[in-house]
Amino acid sequence: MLRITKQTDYGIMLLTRLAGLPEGTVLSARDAAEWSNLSLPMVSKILKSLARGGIVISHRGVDGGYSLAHPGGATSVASVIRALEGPISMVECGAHPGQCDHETDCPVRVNWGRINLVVERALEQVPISEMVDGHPTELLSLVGDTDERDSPSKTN
Amino acid sequence: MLRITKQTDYGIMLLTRLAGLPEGTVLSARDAAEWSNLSLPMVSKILKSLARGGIVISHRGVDGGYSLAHPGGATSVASVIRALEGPISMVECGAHPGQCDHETDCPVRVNWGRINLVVERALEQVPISEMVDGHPTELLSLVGDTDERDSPSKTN
DNA sequence: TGCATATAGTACTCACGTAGTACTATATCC
DNA sequence: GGATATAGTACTACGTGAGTACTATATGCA
Repeated sequence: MLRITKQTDYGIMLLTRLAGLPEGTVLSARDAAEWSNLSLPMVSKILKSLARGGIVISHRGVDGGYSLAHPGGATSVASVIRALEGPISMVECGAHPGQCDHETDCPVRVNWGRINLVVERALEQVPISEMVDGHPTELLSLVGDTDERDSPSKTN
Repeated sequence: MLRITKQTDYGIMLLTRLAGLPEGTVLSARDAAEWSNLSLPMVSKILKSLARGGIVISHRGVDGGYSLAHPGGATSVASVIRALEGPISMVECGAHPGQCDHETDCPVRVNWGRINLVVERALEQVPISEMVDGHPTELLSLVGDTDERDSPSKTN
């Protein structure tokens, strides 16, 4: 639980592909689909959303396709999630206030906002270019200096 | 998006209630429902799951109900999410490996694991007792010392 | 100008998971 | 043994994500 959607997952995968190509390369949805083993409609849908979100630039017509709007890995995981899923919020009232009946007397709203901020900030600090495995990532610094062996999954 | 379920949201609300009562207090599902303006079956369902997860202790029979298993605010938000939703993982393959067709050739798996660790750790550091609004929370330290005015929702 | 290529936009179906309810069994106290 | 309260399970309804299909539009080239 607490999942991102598959579309976002795919989107980040596709963006790492674009980030791995020479700067300014235009990749067609068709080629992207072939590379990723996803269907063309699916890839097309995702890239369209990313274009609308300003993450990639679309090039129509012959030899068209998509290229990164911010080459050099300036795109964060957070902005991709926002482009494909909307505002990042762990609780409904964070993204769409007024939907919940208990909003006025809810004792935990403010602190959810704070937790949300922590999560968002973490996602903000991870550029697409560092998402690809094997990359000399600095992601480890985010995790902190404590060892990774103890907390991952606990006693579930 | 990137939401916790309503059950988890309710669950945390109910736990803050329990944490606010004198230590060792037994609260019946009926009273909890009345306090929270939620239906009895709903509250009952949530508290049952929390009991199974070891977050609260159930007391059957007359004057029964639920009490905190770890008074003093030792229960983290992360453990509540785990009790009500299962393993915390932002991607499917983190919680249930083998489900995704692209798992073997997925270039971003490892780093999702790292991001996930950051999120989980953040949630781990927030005790239930600090979730209630107005509490002299130390949650702010989690957010960091930078101002909160710039990043919350960006350009969405 | 017309054709081929490729994205833009929209609408649609299907499946799954969450939300919420209902009912029966069991444990505890008096 | 009856009243109270949780345990467990099963069920329905609904929303949303996943994936597909179809039409419109923009671009490049002969």
